Amino acid sequence: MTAKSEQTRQLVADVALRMFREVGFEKTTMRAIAAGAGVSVGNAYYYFASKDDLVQELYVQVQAEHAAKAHETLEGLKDLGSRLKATLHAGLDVMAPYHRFGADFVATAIRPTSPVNPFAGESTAAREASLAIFRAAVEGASPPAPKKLRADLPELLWLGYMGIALFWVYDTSEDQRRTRKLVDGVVPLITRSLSLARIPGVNKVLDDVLGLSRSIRA
Amino acid sequence: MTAKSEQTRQLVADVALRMFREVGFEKTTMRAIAAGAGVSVGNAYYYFASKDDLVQELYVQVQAEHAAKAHETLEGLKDLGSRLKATLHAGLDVMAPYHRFGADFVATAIRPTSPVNPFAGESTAAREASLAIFRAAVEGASPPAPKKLRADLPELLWLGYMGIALFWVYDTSEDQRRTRKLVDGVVPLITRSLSLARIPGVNKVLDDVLGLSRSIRA
DNA sequence: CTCCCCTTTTGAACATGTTCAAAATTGAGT
DNA sequence: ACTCAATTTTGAACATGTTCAAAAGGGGAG
Repeated sequence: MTAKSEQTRQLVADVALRMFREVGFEKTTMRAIAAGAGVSVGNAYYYFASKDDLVQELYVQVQAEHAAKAHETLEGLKDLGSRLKATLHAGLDVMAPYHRFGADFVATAIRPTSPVNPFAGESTAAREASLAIFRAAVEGASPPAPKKLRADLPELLWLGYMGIALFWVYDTSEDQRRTRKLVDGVVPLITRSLSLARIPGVNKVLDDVLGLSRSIRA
Repeated sequence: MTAKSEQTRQLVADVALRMFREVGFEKTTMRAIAAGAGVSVGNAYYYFASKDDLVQELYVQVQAEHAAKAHETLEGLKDLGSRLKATLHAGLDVMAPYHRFGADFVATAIRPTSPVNPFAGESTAAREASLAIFRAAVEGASPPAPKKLRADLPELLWLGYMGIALFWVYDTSEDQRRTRKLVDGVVPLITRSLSLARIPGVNKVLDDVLGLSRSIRA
């Protein structure tokens, strides 16, 4: 009975995500989720192998929202700076309701065994989806990014985004204003640095950075 | 009886750290630690408020070893590159026995509530101790680092070290060779980048980077 | 309708981190 | 040596993530 089954699964997920948002990670016990959804504990486990799996459910949803919002905002934007800024702010917008939950999310995600982990393995679905968002921001830019960098830039930006997300987790300022400021300040620095790549001395170091980055990943 | 008390505490810590090393974080249960030390579970909790506290004990010890080893190795080294390389490799040496435990350590440390967390709050003791190691590497260098950077460089390097440590956690190559390569490749890039700081265009961007970094931390 | 197999659901049981009231031990003062 | 308050130790109890054998439900073949 696919219909009823899918309904139960969705119900459990919805209750879990709402509780994550409203009362945080630790207070959201599997028993509470089950009770809230009107099912037994074992039934919740029939659909989600672990509490971490529910975190992944959240991750996937946040990711999808980020992609959608970024895609939408990027419509009218041409230059790389604006596109990047829009992409990063879109990410922060989507994460905002989960801020109190952020630290636990990071702690969960960072385990190599976590299905959410963006670093582990090579091409996690999670990482690919996130990367695609930055690839879109870079590829649609005009003027385009320096040819030499175009292949690696999305991955580097994505890595930077992970850093920004980490900063965001610890940002206790109201509505995480500091992270917003960080984004606004960092984006112009990135675009300006890119134009420095033409200076011969800088270019040489850049070559070596890219070389190292590629050799390490190999 | 301070002596006996200290002895018990030390015993519990020793057993815990050995088990962390030998069987990993999850398999090292509080019951197993207590049994191994020949005390009751409650007694272990009398000395360590939580399992995380035992992780901190490990962190403090690793930190101290790193500081000692770095200090020792730095004796004969003059130029910043060598000093940095020695400092980073010393860190990897000290962490090596705990590699299998690394991911759990990171997951524990990254929680804002963790006593080990290097980012949370302002001047965690842990962070200060770690920073001091890099300050020593920078301050003793000749030729000295660019004046403009001297104040911020240790903190930036420390941040880079956190990144390297994260890379190390996920490094599945034998004896974490890739991380060693990363260190060896990244250090020359850093020193060469520092010398680029004299180029006017680069210098201007650098000023802005430092300005942003300071305004965000304020 | 009945039987049978597959999916779904249940709830008790287990492992582990943590708490706590009570017991045991200790050391100083007499 | 005795007393007593503080320190140390104990082990049972609790909360929570997770497992699992058994029960319930559902739908197609006969």
